[in-house]
Amino acid sequence: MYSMTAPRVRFAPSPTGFLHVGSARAALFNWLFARHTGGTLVLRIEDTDPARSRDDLIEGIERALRWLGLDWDEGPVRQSGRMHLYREAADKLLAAGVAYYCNCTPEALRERARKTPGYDGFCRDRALQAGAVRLRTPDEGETIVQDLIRGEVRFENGALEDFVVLRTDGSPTFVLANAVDDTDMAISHVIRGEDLLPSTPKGILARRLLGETDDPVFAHLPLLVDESRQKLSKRRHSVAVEEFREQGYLAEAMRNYLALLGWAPSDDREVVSIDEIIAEFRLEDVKPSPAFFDEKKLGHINAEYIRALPGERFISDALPWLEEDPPWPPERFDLGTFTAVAPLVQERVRTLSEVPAMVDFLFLEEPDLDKEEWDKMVGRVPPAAALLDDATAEYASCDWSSEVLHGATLAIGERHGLKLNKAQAPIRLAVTGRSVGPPLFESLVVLGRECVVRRLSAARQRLP
RNA sequence: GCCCCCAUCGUCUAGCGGCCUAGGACACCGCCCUUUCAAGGCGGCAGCACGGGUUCGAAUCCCGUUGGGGGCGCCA
Repeated sequence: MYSMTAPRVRFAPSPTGFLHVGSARAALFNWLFARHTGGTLVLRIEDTDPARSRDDLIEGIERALRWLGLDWDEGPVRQSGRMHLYREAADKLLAAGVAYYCNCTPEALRERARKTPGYDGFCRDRALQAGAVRLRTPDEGETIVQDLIRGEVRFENGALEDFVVLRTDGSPTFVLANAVDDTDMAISHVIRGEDLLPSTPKGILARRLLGETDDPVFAHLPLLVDESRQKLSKRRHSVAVEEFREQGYLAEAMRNYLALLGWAPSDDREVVSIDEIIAEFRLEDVKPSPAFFDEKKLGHINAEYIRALPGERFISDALPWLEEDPPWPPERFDLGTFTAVAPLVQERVRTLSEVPAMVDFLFLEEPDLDKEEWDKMVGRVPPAAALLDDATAEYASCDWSSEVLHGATLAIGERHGLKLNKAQAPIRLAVTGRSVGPPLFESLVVLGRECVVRRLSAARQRLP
């Protein structure tokens, strides 16, 4: 299927300051294809717009790619450093008579395009000597895009407008810079979002008019859409890869989930190692239809990855969420205490950002009482006061182990005709402030007798 | 308005002419397990958009309709 020479692909983001999940998916698929075929991945920064060629904007993208574990073999190559190449290309097109100058003002263009979008060819035969440079698209024939995912896609040349390749300020537009670089860098496969499919014939035309005889093979990936089936946009959604990292998603989970959008491993597996994905990945298997970016499913996969983490790594991965802006006085945090309950927390969170709320009672002076749950519990468990009194008494002197606490609490419940699930409710609320959390008796052991008894007494004061 | 793409459960998908009474996963709903919550186990709900062909046979191939989406910038 593929040519004998190793494929060369590129991921070519424009620097917006952060990596969009849609872009990350395109980067991932380029990377998977390159790693699967033994090809080369080039990172190219499309910063032809001077305002976008800032170093800090590029760093954010590189950081996000590295976090996802996506590396590249060449680059980053910045288009802002290759402007002369695009200029030369435009001159060549001009000299060959397949491009012309246009001095229509943006206002005039906008006015005329209101009725019929696209350029009307106003300057086509005016033989101007300055202005923006437009490529003269053929009036006849068709341009065929060979797409691994969609097959042959045909475009009537007559329907293609004369598009700008060089702006009045001499800078190139996307199509020209793309065509020049893909040719120059010998890119064999162009893997990118489906939203770029309509501009593809323009790029093909440009590179052919520039003298290139072979077209690259294309693979237009299905769009990532939201719940209303619209293209994912940074306007309406949190779509920066960086944000998902901050929310406590693991890079491995994110990468795995992204690979599942438009592609699937063999059999019925979903959580698959990156090596297996690389081994099985084929562009021909990518589905052509749009995919909904489902955070619920991402969360599920993330939880699976968290649970599969070695204990020490869960602790070290969770640390940033415990140390930066914690809900308790920082000096009260104790790594040993957290380590003791970590395994219990690890199997209960979907994201690392959920960790603090699950262990806050260990580091707060007083538990952060969920008033609503407390009120509900008081109404639901009539002998709440008695249960707390009994627990206070028992816990004050019994052996301090989860087994003993378990047994003691069970006995207290029986005394009041309650199952353990009911009997433990007031105690959990009193000590942790919440109705849900890690297993109670293990938590009590870690908290210590003195603190537990004090909290039980304090809670008892709230009841008649 | 013009061009292009897409179409299997609510969602992500398996399926590439007979193995489909359409499989898995997320979500949802029960039950079990159980010290809460998770996790886990068992079960349930739910889909081939529609109409024509082709074929002995169509979720799978072709055409059309409908629906959805993308694009039509001196943005990328």
